[in-house]
Amino acid sequence: MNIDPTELAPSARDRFDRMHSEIRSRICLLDYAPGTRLSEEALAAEFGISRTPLRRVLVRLEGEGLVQSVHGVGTFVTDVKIAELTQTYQLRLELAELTGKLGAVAPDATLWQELRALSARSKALLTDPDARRFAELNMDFFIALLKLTTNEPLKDICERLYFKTTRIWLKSVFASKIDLADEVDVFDREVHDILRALEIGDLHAASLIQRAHISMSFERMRRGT
Amino acid sequence: MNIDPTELAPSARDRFDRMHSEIRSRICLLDYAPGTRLSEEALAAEFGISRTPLRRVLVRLEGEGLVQSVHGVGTFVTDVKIAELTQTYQLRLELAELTGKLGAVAPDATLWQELRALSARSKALLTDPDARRFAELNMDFFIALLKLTTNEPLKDICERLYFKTTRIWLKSVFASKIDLADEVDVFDREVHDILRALEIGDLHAASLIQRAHISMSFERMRRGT
DNA sequence: CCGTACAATGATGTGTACAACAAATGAAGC
DNA sequence: GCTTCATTTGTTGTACACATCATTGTACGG
Repeated sequence: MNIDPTELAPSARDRFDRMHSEIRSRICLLDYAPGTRLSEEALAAEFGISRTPLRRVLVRLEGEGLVQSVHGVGTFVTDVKIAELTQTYQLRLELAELTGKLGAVAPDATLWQELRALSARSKALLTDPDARRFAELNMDFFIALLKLTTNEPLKDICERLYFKTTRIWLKSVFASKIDLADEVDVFDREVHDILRALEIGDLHAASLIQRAHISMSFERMRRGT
Repeated sequence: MNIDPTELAPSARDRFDRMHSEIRSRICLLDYAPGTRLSEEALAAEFGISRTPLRRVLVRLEGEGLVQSVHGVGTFVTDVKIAELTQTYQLRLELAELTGKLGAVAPDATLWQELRALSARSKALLTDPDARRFAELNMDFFIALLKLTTNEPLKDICERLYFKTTRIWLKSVFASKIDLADEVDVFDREVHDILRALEIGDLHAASLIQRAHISMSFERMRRGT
């Protein structure tokens, strides 16, 4: 077993990335629901540092639109209004399709292995639906699909918009258990269809399937709300 | 003459926005060329504040990919490698066209006035080319055109990518005086063509013209380099 | 003359105390 | 009982001193 060098000598950059990634996950997996106040002091204590470096993370998250700091009041996880949400989803549709056009590449052996593992997790969720595991799987699958394009700026933007909006969709899914079973079922079909498209090497089709599912999941959310 | 309330009571937020906008402009207008080191102490002194709030601005700019801080070395204005630049321009092409599709709106009276003023500035540059004024006009025109779409996330992304890449293009234009005259000429035609398209209410055509010019200007830069 | 170790220097990163601000609280006045 | 305002409390924002890191110059040994 090799030793992770970042574990032994956690540089400033590593600490920052770690905290940023951790807090972002908590926000996007609804550990911190929209409206939640994030205590600088409490978080700093949890990570074993002072407020100063933690604030740096919060400033970054604020730049990504995930939190908002108000002087004398607190730092809050942002909510997204229906109007902005609609606009963002319209944009995500187009961008999803773009990933199949700009610098699209077929999965390599590693990615195939990862996709198969994700598919297995999806199957497992069918028989035993679980909100939290569904949220994690959804995120992991999205991140994995981004590896199908080599266009880095496009990747960054898709990821950014995903983190900004999917948590709102998740919130509405988490609200009722019935919808969760439906969503898991739909999601498993999406995974299945996309893998089929990738198996025959049709990257554009894969992106179109993804586009369709983004569109439909937003529509289901709109009706549910 | 009304009094600007932000002048009398500059809150923390106002100060932050002001500094962020100012430094971003300096980077994008090449006052701070790629590779330049930004001294936290010097900038803090210039704005009359301590390093702490200034660092907040730098962290934001780092999140936008305009600067990069290295512990013990300095904070530097980023350069963009040709590979990433190519990918970004490919993306900007598609996004420019998207602005003509997602939430496109015709200019209102205020915007028309602004566009006419920009056109006049462009004409003035034809007879008296000036690198700095060209850079400012180019930026102002781009920002003005963004008002043609109501899709806020799309706006943000286009603006972000513009600030990230146009300074690199400007750098190559600034390198030789001959190219500047050419670029000013091409730019004036772009302004003219887009205004014509807008006059007949063809928003999609306007976005296509913009797309074409982004593509061609990148091609000219590639050959010039 | 060359290479290496090491100290000096200057940069960003961090910890801490305090200021500025907004909301909650309580008592005084009507 | 209700309103109003001063006070208290808790939060983010700021200033400053210090730690940490990377570079550079220098002296020493070969």
